Amino acid sequence: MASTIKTASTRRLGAPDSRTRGLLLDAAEQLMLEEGYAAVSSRRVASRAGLKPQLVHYYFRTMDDLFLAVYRRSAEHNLERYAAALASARSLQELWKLVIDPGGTAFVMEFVALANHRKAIRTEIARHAERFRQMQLDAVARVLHGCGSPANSCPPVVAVLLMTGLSQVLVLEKALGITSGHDETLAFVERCLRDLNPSGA
Amino acid sequence: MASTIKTASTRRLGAPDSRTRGLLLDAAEQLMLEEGYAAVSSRRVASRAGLKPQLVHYYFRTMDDLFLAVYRRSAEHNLERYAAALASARSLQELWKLVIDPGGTAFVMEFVALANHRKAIRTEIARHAERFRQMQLDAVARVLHGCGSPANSCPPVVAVLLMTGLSQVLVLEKALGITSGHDETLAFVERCLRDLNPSGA
DNA sequence: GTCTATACTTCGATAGAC
DNA sequence: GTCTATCGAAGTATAGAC
Repeated sequence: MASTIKTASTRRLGAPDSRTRGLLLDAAEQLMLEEGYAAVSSRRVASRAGLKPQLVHYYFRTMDDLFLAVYRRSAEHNLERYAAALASARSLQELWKLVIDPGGTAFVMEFVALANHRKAIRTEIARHAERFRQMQLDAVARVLHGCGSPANSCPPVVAVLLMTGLSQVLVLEKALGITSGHDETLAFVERCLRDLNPSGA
Repeated sequence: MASTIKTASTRRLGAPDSRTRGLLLDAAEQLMLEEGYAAVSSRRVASRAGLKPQLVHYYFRTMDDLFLAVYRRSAEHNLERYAAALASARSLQELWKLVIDPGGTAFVMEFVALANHRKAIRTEIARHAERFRQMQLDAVARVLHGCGSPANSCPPVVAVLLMTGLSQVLVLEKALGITSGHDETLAFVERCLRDLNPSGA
């Protein structure tokens, strides 16, 4: 079908919509979640996908290209999923539920660690994060507007960062087995949100 | 001097207080910060320390042992440093300054990423984190007590988690090049702390 | 699009001489 | 305590046949 692409360097490169390419991305994503980015090698990815290692290099010139493709596919998917959920949220409580959902957080953390030392991935993450932040901001502003945000409350963008930080700590520490103060904090947040937005119970 | 240690397996193992061992730990720590944990190999560590690769295995049976030793040494050092700073803090503002200090955060993040898939390191991080949390909690409780914490304020442990989460997000995002909302959030925190504890300005 | 074959590098780890 | 020597495994990447 879709023919191969000739790149500047004489190497051949597989079509982006190939089924095999998708299998490789699936395998890489799983490996990354289960054993960390260091476990994502061409041999192991291929073996998990039931394919030959060389195919990885046929579809992705370098391993970094593979990482980038995995990230892009997943981020795009999450963005769509999240946008739908945000759009239907009618209270801060519902937004908070979305924020503290641990699904995807482990994945993001893995990429953040990887990104710390790879420029290409770092900029890609930054791009998506800004879009994400903007989406959350719109949702919070919309909800706060609906219930007439009080003057003593914080600006929407601060609320977003507060929720993000809190959920990040809670999810991360839970994964590490640290839990002291978590219950109290969750209860406190619920209380704050209820005070701020009584209609959302 | 300090003689070598015979382990269960017939291998020899260098003395814990050896100068060379310290050099290897230094090299590993630097490499980890600059290029990530994936760059920490016996060969690269040794080369940076100006030593032979086999010495790494003489002082550390496995690479995980090396990682663990690097973490322990640094965590112990940070704990002492932090304890001294906390003890002299007289206001929430001063505590906040300590919390948002990015020094060491990159280091911790690197280990968290590594810990995600290595049990030994995970439990070690959890142990230190709990001690850390307790220290912060004591300090916050002490400061809040001094200024008569108002009833509408949050419990000390919640304050600690809030500060931790916020600083984590700010530091992490800054490292990635994401800055939207940061200034507003910092200003908001300052305002909150001033309201809560006017004496600390 | 997938295969075989392969070049080359780096890795962790160990044995034993000095 | 440090060295030489070495093993076997795994890594990235490429060329070229089918």
